[in-house]
Amino acid sequence: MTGNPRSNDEHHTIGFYLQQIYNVLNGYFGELHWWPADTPFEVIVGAILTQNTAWRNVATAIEKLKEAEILTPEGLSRVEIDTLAALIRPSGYYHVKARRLKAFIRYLHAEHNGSVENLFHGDIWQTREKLLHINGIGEETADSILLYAGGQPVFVVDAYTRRILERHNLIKEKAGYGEIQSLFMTSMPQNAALYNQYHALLVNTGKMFCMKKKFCGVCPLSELTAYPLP
DNA sequence: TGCCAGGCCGGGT
DNA sequence: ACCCGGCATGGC
Repeated sequence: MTGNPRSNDEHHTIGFYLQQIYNVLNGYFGELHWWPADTPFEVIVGAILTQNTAWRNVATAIEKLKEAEILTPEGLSRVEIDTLAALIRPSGYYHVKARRLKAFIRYLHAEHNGSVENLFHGDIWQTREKLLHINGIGEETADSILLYAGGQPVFVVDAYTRRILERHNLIKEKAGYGEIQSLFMTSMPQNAALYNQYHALLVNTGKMFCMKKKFCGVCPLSELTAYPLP
């Protein structure tokens, strides 16, 4: 069910449920301090490397880049693409991801003088559009960059977000990215710290309790499953 | 041992 | 405007 999970005597908005989910998860997990990275640039690299990939593998790949001392815009600019691919091999899809990293680096140097900070100077949504034009950066990656590297109030929607909302009957199966993002951004304060924590909470919940085949009974959200059905 | 992980692209309908 | 195959490693 989309928009309004109503019943005759309850008139909660979707925002009410999103807020309630946040409260429960925040109480359960506490402050998560995302994104796990030392610098904004590292966030961006991680965002590209983690596409459809377990974070553990990404962490290994990032370690390799650090050991090679090329985890900087200059370093990734300098390195041969085949060398780069070999280094990030543990993160999977390493040929495409090496290309994607290079594409971002080219953009960064061409448009922002190689400075990550310059990336976030202009209008957020204009920056988002530009990021989306880079090959290998889609909506989730762009938003992760804006939120976690740039501290911009943009909500990140990922597979876990979709799955959790779907299982709680808050969205329909085919809801689009922007549709889901709007639910959060129109019904909750547009606050970067809040979006940061909320997305982190959803990912943690997904990893632990909401796998594809596992509907876990001990999920902290279980107490909320009695949503009014359409 | 298959199935899955913090997607995205390009080609086809 | 969707739909799908391809891309790949490592953990359970």
